[in-house]
Amino acid sequence: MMTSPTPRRRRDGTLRNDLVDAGVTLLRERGPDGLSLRECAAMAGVSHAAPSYHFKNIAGLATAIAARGFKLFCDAMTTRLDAASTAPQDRLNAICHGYLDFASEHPHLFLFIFSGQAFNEEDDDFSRHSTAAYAILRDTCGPFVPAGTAPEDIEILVWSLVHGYAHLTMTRKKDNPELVGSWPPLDALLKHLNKALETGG
Amino acid sequence: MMTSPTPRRRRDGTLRNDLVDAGVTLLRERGPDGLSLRECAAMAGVSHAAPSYHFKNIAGLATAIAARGFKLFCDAMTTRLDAASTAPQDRLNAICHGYLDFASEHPHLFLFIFSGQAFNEEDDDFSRHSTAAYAILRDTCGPFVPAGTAPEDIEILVWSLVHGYAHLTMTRKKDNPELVGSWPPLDALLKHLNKALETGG
DNA sequence: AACTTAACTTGACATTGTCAAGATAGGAAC
DNA sequence: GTTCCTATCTTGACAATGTCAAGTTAAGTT
Repeated sequence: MMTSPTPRRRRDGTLRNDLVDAGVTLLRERGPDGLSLRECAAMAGVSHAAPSYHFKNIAGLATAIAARGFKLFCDAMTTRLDAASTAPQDRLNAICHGYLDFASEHPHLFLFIFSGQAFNEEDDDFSRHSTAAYAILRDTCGPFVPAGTAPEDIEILVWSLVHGYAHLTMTRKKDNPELVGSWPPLDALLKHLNKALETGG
Repeated sequence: MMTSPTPRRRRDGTLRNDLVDAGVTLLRERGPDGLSLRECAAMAGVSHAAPSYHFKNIAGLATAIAARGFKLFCDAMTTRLDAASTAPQDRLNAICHGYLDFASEHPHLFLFIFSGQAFNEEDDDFSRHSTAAYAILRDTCGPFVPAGTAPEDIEILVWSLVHGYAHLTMTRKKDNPELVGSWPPLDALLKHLNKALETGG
């Protein structure tokens, strides 16, 4: 007999990563309720209880998946930022488009990380990437914060608008046949945002 | 023996309603993943398979719960509208506050109806109430639509901003200790919105 | 009084998350 | 090279869940 192609015991920690991969795939293929520890295990070619060594429970796996989501989220915004000029307005529009890129390309992960389910916020990976995402927002909004205004006022304004647009696009647009044809593009909203930040600044 | 206080067979359709009540309670007490057909049945005092007579499956119960959610959602906006003047700006701010009222008072239902899970959009109750919610938005935005602009441009702008704010408040604010203290009030964002709609009109 | 049917109940099955206990490989120690 | 150790799994069990099929009962109809 040949030796099995995947060694039965790996000492390199690849299983943990494979389980997250499997979880992401499951979410994509079966929707927000499709996550299953046992199926992730099966996909990774291990026994049903193997995940419990790497994750305390299914919430632990969910946190790891969410951490992956926030990482891809940062990547999407960074990619757009790298292609943008140094003009603040350009950079603001860039992260907004990056935000929407992420939601469009990974709708299952986007809905998952913003599902409201409790993740383990103390998890290193999770907090690192979710903090990084907010830092990108904060940096990009900086130039638009007028003196005497709290930075959060501008940050949450921008975040709310683009998040709401992305989230409604994913949750309500697709279900509402009347809206599909007339749904405005992101730029139609950014036009107003840019104006508000100009005159308000 | 006394006759049981709840008759074992009801012919008035109250069980269906009781099951939705139980589902709402379960969502509130156990979070977004806490819904269970068998527990709803137990709460309503019927056997574990009783719900299947009223709902095809758990997705059917979920749709009925979501319909209830959209109804409360409409109620929250209407309550604020009734207390507002006839000034368009007043009414716009009113529905935004109603939106946030609903999210604050029923966070579990708010997250549930915007969870991205597939509901049966052909369900009468569901489509009636979700359509009514959008109609309120449409009516209130009407006065702010400049000639030559698609109404949806304004509607989705307003909806995105308030939805994003409410949704982020429910999903990210509570988890992020750094943000809790500095989270701006809704009015801080509405100030910008009002200005954008003034000057843009 | 017999019949019909709406509104359930009972029982079974496969799937799930979780836990406890056992097994095994790969390296370290001697 | 044998013994031991420990990280990394496997096996087996259990209660809970959604779903289906079949049986039952009560409320009205005839």
